[in-house]
Amino acid sequence: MTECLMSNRRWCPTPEQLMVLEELYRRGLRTPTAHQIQKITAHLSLYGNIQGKSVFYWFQNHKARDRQKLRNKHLFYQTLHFQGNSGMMMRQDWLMRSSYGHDSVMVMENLGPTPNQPLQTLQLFPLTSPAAANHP
Amino acid sequence: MTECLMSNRRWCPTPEQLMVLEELYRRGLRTPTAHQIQKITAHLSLYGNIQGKSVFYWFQNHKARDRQKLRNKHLFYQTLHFQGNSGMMMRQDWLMRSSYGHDSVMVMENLGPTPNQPLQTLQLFPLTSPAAANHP
DNA sequence: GGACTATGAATGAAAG
DNA sequence: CTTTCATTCATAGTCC
Repeated sequence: MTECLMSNRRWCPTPEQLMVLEELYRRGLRTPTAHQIQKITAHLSLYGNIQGKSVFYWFQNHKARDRQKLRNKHLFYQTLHFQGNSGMMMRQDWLMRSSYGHDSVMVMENLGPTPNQPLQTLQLFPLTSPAAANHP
Repeated sequence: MTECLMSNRRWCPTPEQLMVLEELYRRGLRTPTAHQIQKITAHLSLYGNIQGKSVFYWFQNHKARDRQKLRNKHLFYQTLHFQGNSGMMMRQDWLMRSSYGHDSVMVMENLGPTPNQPLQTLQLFPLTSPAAANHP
């Protein structure tokens, strides 16, 4: 039945809530705006406790996993040549990266301007270190 | 626990590192300069591998999510102020984007058309309601 | 009593 | 800065 008798440490969607969410998704909604989330949340509240973040997460996860599924399907077809034995994919061990290669980001390289430095006085370190409580 | 058994595709902060970062954050550091990032990174390296960009990202994310949370809290108090009878405000905190209208006014009350609307036209609700098959 | 799956929640990393 | 994406963590529910 899967009704969810969960100690509510996390949201457990009721069937009605799920139906609504899936319908919205089916209609093309993927990343609802804050306002949309509000409305959806309000509506879903009729069927049980729910927070906005749950709606937010639901869409995030659903979309992500949809995408993942597709990705894996592609990957599967394009590399399907091994593992023909059991006919069973054992698990989702397919950790395929989407080829992110760049490690650049170069965040650090803007050593230049840094126009104003408001909170310079704060001691970065020591932090873990003891007394030495010196001060400006 | 939660030591993070992650395959190192991305940085996984050790508890010590996290503690330091949080302490810095607590002390008011929000957007460290390149130089500060360097120092922090150097310090955190004592506890495990880490790159400057991780520190950078950490602050960005932490700050952003903090703010999101606050924003939502406000949103919550200013819009869902009904249901106050139970005496318990159920503390809704979550994250979401705010869709801040940077563009001037752009109120919704413009007459009808709203020429181009990506997927805005989709009816959130009614959902349970029938026909009304509108279209872009 | 574990293994496994699904899925809510979180967060590092980027993109915009 | 704000949003989004990808990956991971956590756990309820299920099966054996």
